[in-house]
Amino acid sequence: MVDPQTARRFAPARPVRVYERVVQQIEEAIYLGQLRPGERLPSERELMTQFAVSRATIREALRVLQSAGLVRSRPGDPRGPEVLPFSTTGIHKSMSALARVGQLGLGELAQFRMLIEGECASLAAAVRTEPQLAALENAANGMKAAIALGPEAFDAADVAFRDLLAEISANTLLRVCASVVREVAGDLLARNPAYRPNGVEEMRRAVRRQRRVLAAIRDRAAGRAQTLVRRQLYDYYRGYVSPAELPALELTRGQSAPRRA
Amino acid sequence: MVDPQTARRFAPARPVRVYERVVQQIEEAIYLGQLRPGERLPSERELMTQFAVSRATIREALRVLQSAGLVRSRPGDPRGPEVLPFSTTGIHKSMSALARVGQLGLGELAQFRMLIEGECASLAAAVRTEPQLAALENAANGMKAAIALGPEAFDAADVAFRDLLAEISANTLLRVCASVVREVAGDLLARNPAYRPNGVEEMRRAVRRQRRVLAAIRDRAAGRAQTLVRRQLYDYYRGYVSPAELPALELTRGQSAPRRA
DNA sequence: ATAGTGTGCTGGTCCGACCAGTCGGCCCGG
DNA sequence: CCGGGCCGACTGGTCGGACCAGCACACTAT
Repeated sequence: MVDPQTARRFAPARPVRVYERVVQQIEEAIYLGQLRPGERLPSERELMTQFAVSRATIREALRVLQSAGLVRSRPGDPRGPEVLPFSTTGIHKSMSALARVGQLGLGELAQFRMLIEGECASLAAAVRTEPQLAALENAANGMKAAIALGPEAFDAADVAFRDLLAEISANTLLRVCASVVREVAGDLLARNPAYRPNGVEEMRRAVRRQRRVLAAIRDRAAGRAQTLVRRQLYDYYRGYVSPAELPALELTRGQSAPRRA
Repeated sequence: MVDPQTARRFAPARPVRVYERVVQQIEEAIYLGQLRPGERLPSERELMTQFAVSRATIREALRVLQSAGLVRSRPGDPRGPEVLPFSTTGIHKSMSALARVGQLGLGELAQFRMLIEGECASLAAAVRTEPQLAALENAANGMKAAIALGPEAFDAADVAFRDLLAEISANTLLRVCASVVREVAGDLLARNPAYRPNGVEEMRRAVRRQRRVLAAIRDRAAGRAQTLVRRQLYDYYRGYVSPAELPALELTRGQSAPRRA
């Protein structure tokens, strides 16, 4: 899209807001590790003198940092605003917005989830250690036990299993994406009029399928693990996505698709 | 992690900031389509009377909306703040933050990029139409032509080719992730002391490889397209990632890995 | 030593003011 | 008559000061 001939030689002379400079400086300090999670920023009145700006400006800057999840203010706390540990709420919010604004349908979310979690399983199969395998087995048992506690508890156990899978894959981005897309798809699904929670039989079936995934990971069968995960998700979402989006899901399902050595 | 026995019956009585309510109401209006991109919000002084709060509060709310990329204010514009079309800058910023805070190394970014772009190619091979194929061919020719214009122009042409691939895959999330991770990885790479731009020979090689990808997509050979893309990215990043992260990349490279029918 | 209280600070919200920038209509010159 | 430049009304950006409720800590009284 960028025509190199037209490439600007000069930067746009956009006026820089004062609060933006404040944001930038504090961000920089956090990114550079000069401000570590748990540490405190000076109070607003102190910052006001340090930056030589009014409190309104400081507060606007803090609002931006707060909405980015970098900082938290509590009224009355004499220690000042707290620098927060990094969290994925920012990505989550952005992606939810993408979904809510209607740019994103359940079909695309489901397909993406199949791809991401499939890769998680594939990688996990390749790199898993024995203790990790044991933890997975434990999680699978937890799922079985959770059937009796109802669909909510079962979902939580299912998520725990999948999270473990993502963690074993040893890729932070994969883990974050998996968790985010799962939640966003869940939100969207909950708003779907056709949605109904899992029945006991479906939960039993899900446990059986996760056991097969577990076996594939034990065997270091990356392709099998990937396909199993994809198919399970496909069956889960099949009934909810619009007919127009089904073909793409079937494509990703792995009917005539991925097979690994 | 959630113990259903301990599940709260009551919502936490967290005090709600006034500016948060303002943010929520405006967000809601945008998400519900009552405020479309290009439309204008009332002026700050007008909002102040509508919400019955002070201008400082309105401004803090607008700062939050602005940092989320939903709205833009320009001083002096009598039409008021503008509602923006959705953009991925929010996700991009969040992911950059994840990378900058050091939670994310080049290795993980590269691996993730291999996975994402590999899937793009795989899907593209499956669903591409004739016009899309022609556009891809055009983009490949553009890459060849861009060699003479230097590494920057070549990179732009390369990105154009990859963007096209992502677009053909027909999954918004995939496209967004591809673009974001590409940029973030690029930023990180540019900070790598060992980094140096592509030489002419490397660019020629890249064109040849993209041509092979193109051929695979023409043949609807999803697995081949995926593997080609992965290997190319692997070779690109191989020299820059730390030795500790190399094994994971090799794993994803597809040495003993994905092969499709 | 401990429990209760008080105080000094915090952040949250409001008010009023000034400045620079932008848009749109008005006026003037062609 | 038409077009271009000027001006004013309003915009957002920033400032200063003010008040309130809430929290942490130290001090006090038991």
